Amino acid sequence: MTNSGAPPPGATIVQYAAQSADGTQQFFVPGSQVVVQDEETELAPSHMAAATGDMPTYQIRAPTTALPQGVVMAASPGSLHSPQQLAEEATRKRELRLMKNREAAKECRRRKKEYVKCLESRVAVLEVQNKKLIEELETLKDICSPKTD
DNA sequence: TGTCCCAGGCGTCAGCTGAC
DNA sequence: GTCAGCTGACGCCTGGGACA
Repeated sequence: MTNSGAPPPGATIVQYAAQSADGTQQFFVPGSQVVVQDEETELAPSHMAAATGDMPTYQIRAPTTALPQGVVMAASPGSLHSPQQLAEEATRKRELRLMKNREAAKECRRRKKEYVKCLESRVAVLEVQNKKLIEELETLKDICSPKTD
């Protein structure tokens, strides 16, 4: 699987910018990257801004999470001796990995939903903008067309 | 009421990528 | 090379709507 077209891995770098001539909010989504901001997500200036022009770019930082309850830090590998201890350690590591991945998947899905919402908003804005431009074009055509009476 | 279908969410695995 | 994080893909579960 290649990443052509799709948001690149780790591309939680999403960007949007509010900018308007008529007060409408506009979203700027170069390629597949879009910026999302909500109360749960901390946005920080990204070092990748140079790659996307002058628009401010932000990288989503997931809220820092402490280890969930019930998770006990591992003993150092050097302190393990018996095969049973090794097996327990392997099991514990697996549980920890699964738990982290579980949380990562949730966060990933949340960001994806946010991204889709952002795109939908942008579509709505662009549709309105397009409609206005068409109307303006029609008006200008009326003004400029020679009278036929 | 029971059944079917669909959409959405979740957990897990596998592969990729960047950091070290 | 190893490790941790991210994300697409897959399968499963569940709730809700349509239908007989």
